[in-house]
Amino acid sequence: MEPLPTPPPTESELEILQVLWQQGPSTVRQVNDLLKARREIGYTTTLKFMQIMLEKGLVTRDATGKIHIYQAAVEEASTQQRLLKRFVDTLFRGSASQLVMQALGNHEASSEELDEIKLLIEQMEKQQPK
Amino acid sequence: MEPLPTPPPTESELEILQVLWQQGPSTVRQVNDLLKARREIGYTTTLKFMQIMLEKGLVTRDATGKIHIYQAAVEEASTQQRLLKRFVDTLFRGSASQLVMQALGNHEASSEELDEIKLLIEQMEKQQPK
DNA sequence: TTGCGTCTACGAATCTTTTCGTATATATTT
DNA sequence: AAATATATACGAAAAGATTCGTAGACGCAA
Repeated sequence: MEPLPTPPPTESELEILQVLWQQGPSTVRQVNDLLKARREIGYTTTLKFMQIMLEKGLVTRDATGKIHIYQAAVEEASTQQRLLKRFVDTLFRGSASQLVMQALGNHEASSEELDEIKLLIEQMEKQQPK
Repeated sequence: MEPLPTPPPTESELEILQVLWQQGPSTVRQVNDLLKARREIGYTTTLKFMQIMLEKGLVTRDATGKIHIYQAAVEEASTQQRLLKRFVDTLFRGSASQLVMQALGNHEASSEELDEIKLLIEQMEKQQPK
């Protein structure tokens, strides 16, 4: 009776989760409109994806009315976590800090964000000083 | 006459680049042996990948002798850069620091690494204080 | 020289992901 | 009511990625 572990979302599925995480429960139309802002994509394509995601358990939907309302069934943070791990493993040989350096070195980050990160680091150093 | 921009490597191709970056110029046999340490994979599969990568321009090879020697044709850092950007965009809505927080918060990092990162942050703050 | 091991080349099967056409139902407008 | 617009469902094409079988070349050992 355990809920099956959801498979990792594909890239396209991630785009959709992204929207659902940001916007909350949405219709296919709403999701598609936002996706179209980023790239060419047909309505039925988006629909199909969301149906597949439903089967996979990545989303749930309210099909009470004629227009179905979808919402993410997986958490943003834990999903990021899973994919980040795989990413770090295959591209940075498991070294998170290597990735951090790359990420910080080449992207913009506000000084508030930087401060926040420094704080985080200090906390980590206190917790597990080795 | 511009060299065509190489397409982004697939996941399997990344595994191979990983090996080439780490080991330097290698034969198919050498690469395959290392890959097999991680997972099941046939020799001709690896060979095929490396031939495809040659076509794509991801690797070059010295085919002087009977046994060809391959080496990475793309830099590790810039490849990480490209893929990291896409990753951050689709999973963290473009916020590198969001990713950094996740990465630091959930992976082990030695205090030396953390110090290094703190240093990097301070340098960034000096350079572009906004 | 015959046979075994190892190499590259290549075609093609398989699997996954992406994309969309078409059918059908149900509202909404004229 | 007929035409138009907008839904979902579903099949299947198209595109991409992975995997391997088989063939042919070459070197080396028996």
